[in-house]
Amino acid sequence: MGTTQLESVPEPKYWHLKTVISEALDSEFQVGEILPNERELAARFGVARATLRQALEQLELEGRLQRRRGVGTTVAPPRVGVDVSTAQHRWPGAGDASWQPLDCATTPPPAAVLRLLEADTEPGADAVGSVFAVRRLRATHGQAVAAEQLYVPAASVPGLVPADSPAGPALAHAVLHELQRLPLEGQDRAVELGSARADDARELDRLPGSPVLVVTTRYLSGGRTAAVSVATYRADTCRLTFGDVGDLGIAS
Amino acid sequence: MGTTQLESVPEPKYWHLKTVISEALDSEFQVGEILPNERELAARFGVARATLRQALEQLELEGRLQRRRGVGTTVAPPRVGVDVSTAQHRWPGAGDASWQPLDCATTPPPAAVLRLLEADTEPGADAVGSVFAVRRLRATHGQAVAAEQLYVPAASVPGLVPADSPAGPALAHAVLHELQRLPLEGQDRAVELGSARADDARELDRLPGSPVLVVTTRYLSGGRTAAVSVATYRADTCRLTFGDVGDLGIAS
DNA sequence: TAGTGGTCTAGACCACACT
DNA sequence: GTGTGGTCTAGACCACTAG
Repeated sequence: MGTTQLESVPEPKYWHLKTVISEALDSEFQVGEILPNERELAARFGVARATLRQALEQLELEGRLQRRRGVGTTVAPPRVGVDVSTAQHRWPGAGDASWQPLDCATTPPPAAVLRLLEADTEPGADAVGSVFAVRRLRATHGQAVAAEQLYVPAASVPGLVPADSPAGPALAHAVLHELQRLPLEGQDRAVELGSARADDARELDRLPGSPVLVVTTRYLSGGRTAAVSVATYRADTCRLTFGDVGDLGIAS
Repeated sequence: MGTTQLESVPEPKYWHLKTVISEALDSEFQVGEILPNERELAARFGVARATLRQALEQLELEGRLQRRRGVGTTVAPPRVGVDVSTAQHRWPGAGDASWQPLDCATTPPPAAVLRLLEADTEPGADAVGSVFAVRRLRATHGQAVAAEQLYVPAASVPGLVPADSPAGPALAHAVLHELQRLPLEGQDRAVELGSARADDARELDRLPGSPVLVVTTRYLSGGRTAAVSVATYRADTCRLTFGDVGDLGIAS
């Protein structure tokens, strides 16, 4: 990486800096290679450390860099494609080895989830009081890429009585198993940008507040929302794929 | 006497600040309302302006706030759902009024796009030299939500000769029209986080570098990639939806 | 022209990962 | 202990919008 001083330009320094570093990454660095530390980079470019950090932050947002406290800044590998298509019409936990159930508790659902669960119930129907909240982790190539909270109303798993079910991994498996008994009629998926909650951040090995892609899924059965999944994917390392090409038998 | 580990891990100030402001937004503010300016908010909370800004940045990332230079910080409306499902199997420009063609030029494709265009060609086939680059804008409720660059190799629109086609809006329409003649066999879609390029930012009324959701689509015809679309959605205001519920005739 | 958010500086200290 | 990135401060000036 060169040591050229920044020319005076109308565009912000951090923006120009980002471009310069980005080009250096392409031409002079290998994946996994460690960059000079922030204080040295700032001095080399003749800017304050905060300005240099603004450029690094953007490059990390774009998946070009990875920064770890106490270690350093490294060149990130290309993002991994993670399939999140709804083509297969399967319940969560049905034959997808990348998902690992961790735990389950019974809890009142958050307001946003409650809205999805009750959106299609008739007025006067029983309110959704408490739900099974299954916690799952998704890993690919040994790396955790997503943490999920799956909300299942008791009505969707009539074989399980909340009061009789001690929270824990065993309950998580039981809930997923019971779900398979319902006919799955459709799914509804949305993706948006969010920032990692403290618990998700811990399981994804990120700092709280890191940018994440939040995938919300409604599972439909019997004309109702039988379950709601809120999955949090690492935005720095993941590319979410929705290929439907496989349906048509065309090799990719 | 060992040093007993006191569990009080100091939460970063900006994180706590974010929580406090977030709760205030829920209880004390209406959508569209203007917050006190940053200098006053910082003074009110007893922190430096930079720290206050770190909290506001996260809230803007989550779509809770909207900040405009020279104007102020306002409470953002809920994100709008934008359908990006591939269920309809249609070419771009076929009967979707939300997309508006703007312009078209002939240009060599960027390296990343070239890789997608040539991934499935046989060795020895003609290289993709130059492509039609159609620029489109997507708007909902009068608001621009996405800017797209659609790359169409000349081989996909044999009715058009690059050398004879003056760049401009008319060419954009012509390319989209010619595309319809090909049989569409499938689509391949991916979503990832990015930051807005300068030109996208201008059309989306954002600052360069703003977080965006990048949707990359491959259109397949004749076993080949007939076109590649790179669409940049505003991450602050958009929620991308992939509903396949409509396929099954279930009302949402 | 006045007021806003955006950029930038030059420091300081802290939490964490290595050795 | 040493070195890294993460947080925080108290200023300054700039770019933009609106009255």
